[in-house]
Amino acid sequence: MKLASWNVNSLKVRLPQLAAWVETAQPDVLGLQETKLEDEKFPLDQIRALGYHAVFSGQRTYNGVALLSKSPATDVVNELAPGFDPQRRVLAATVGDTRVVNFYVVNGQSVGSDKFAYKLSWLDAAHEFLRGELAKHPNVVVMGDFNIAPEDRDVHDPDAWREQVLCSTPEREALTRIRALGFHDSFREREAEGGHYSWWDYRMGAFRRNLGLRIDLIFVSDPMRARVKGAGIDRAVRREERPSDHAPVWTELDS
DNA sequence: ATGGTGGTGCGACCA
Repeated sequence: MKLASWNVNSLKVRLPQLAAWVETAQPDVLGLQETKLEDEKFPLDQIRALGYHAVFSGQRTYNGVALLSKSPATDVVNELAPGFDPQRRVLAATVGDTRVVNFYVVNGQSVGSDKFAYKLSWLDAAHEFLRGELAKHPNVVVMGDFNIAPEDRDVHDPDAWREQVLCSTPEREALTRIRALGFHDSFREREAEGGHYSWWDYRMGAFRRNLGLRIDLIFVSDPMRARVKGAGIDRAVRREERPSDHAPVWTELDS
């Protein structure tokens, strides 16, 4: 089973690239973030034509998540807790014997800002949400744009990013608490080296210079850990014309 | 020089 996550930064703009990538990559499950589309405008016909079912939770201009899957998704949930957050950042659903959680984690703008406080409280709520998911399902995958680089080896210039947003200690500790529930970074099950990134700023020729961060992550729960047989980042997609600022990340599981 | 790019949607805002 192949699982993938991609922050598309506007599904409307990226639909042709999505179609091309899905055609070759053929993920069984694909979590999208920053679709930036109201549900009435979700391109369901085009997604179905690619051979996928889709569930989605969108809003205008900002945020928005979707979950594409070759087999249908059931028991769909689109918030961390009832009424917790009007922003559409969460989609959880069951696909086969796997509970899939797709997150678009709050960016946080800058350490100490109001948005940063919102990010930390959002991550607390995500922690509680995932505790509940694990209580109900043994096989849980948590994927998405976490807007956190877990470790210095996920950062092109750790000293420049030291205690900056996306890399700060409070964010990393929040992620560590989530991981301590019993999740494993599937990419790190297969690759120990640094220099692998999933996001590059549009500005300053960051992609060309490989000034990136690995902030798009796929976690698997304890019972799934030994099944991780491959993981990667399709950075070629970032090289295309009019790309998202994120590349798709994927994990392959046995059976 | 707090610059630079891109998406949304037409002026900021968010990332």
